[in-house]
Amino acid sequence: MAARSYGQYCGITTAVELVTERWALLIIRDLLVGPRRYTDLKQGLPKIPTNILSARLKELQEGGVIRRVALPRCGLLYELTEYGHELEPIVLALGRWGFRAMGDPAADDIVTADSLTMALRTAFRPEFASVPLDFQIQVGEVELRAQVADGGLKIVQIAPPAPPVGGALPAGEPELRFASGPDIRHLIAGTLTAAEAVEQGVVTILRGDLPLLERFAELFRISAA
Amino acid sequence: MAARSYGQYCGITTAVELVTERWALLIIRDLLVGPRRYTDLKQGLPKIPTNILSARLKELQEGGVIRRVALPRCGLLYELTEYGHELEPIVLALGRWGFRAMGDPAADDIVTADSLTMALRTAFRPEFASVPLDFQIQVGEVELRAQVADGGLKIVQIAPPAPPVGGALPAGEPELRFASGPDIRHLIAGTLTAAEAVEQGVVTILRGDLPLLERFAELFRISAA
DNA sequence: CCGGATCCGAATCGATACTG
DNA sequence: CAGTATCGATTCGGATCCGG
Repeated sequence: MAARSYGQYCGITTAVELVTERWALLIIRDLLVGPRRYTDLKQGLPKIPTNILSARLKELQEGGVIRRVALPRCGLLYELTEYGHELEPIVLALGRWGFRAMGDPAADDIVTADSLTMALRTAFRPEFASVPLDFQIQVGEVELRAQVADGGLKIVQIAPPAPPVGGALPAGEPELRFASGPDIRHLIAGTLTAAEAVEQGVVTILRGDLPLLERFAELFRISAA
Repeated sequence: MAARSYGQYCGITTAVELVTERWALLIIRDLLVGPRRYTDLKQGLPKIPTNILSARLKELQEGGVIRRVALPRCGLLYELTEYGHELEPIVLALGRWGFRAMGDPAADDIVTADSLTMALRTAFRPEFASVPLDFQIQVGEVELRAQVADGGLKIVQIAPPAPPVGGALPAGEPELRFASGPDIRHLIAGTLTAAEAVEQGVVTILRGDLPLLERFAELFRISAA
């Protein structure tokens, strides 16, 4: 451990030591959505070796970034400490930055409920959220219900069901429901209009109409620079 | 490479793949101060193996984060692309976050000119920069001249001399000049007042007076949460 | 001195199997 | 559900070497 130290006394170095080991930031990404069990994390990160997950959880606890809590009769939960939670703006900014470097997905790339949840959060522009919007998005197996109101964004995972204390599903039906593939990033990047996205089959509207999808596209955007 | 992919189609994952491999963010930290030669980077990161430095520079170039430019007769320079430069607020935020997890320095931890420069940038609070301040700080072998004016901060490395096109040294003398060790972080954290720092020998004023050091302590602070 | 490339042992990571 | 154990594949670290 000490042999692998960067050997510099500096805040950036300290942060790098705490959170940039392999897989660590992706674990944090998922925990930013909510507390998760060991098995949830493993499912959300299918390619992480179980011993590495175990090691990272231990290190992040020692670093004061996450904490392990025993739920009465529901098993163990990992959750961010307050200090760990303060990484949220940084992780979101990293997501916005990385979004612009995303190429086409590799053959076996997946989209998980947590990654899509965080992707929506990175793309969300509160300054356009004066008009509320209640929608449901479906990407592959993943299905999320999201509500924009009062400049805020609330997301609930419908499928796969959020563990184990997911927020309550809002009553009523969403005004807009649509399905999409990974190409939705072109809509978010603004290189495709809502109309074009529907025309080209990138997005399929299941409920609601085009103007509602246009509102979505305005609310969630990551433009270059 | 593909065998080591995280397998997720997500902006955060893309960013993580681009910049969180070992040493990458520290290279970026130093390049945020200014363009650097291979040898400069190696000196600023004494513990990086040369093959790793070489590999990271190659990967960061392929990722569009940095670029290699040939200077007329001065050798090669590595510099951030515009895209890479957009990591600045993220790296600064990481530095602020990591600052609060810094313990005491390990025996062989060092402070480099670039790391101290970035540390000052992370701690700088523009909202307190209405009154200008021109000072010189010395930590170990490192000596920086910094000028606060118009809500901005300019830093020039005096020792070791900045390569190869360091900004010109400002004319005249700084109003404040002081030396310190790593314990200066207590002054920046606000757990030590300027007076206490001088009393306890954490800071030695070489020129100027206590009120000027108090202004420094107000300008450069990272407080919890 | 600058800008790396090469080689090799040590540590980490990845995949699978196994356990309380 | 929540991990540990094992073992081959990769990467990292340290040192050396090399062409300009």
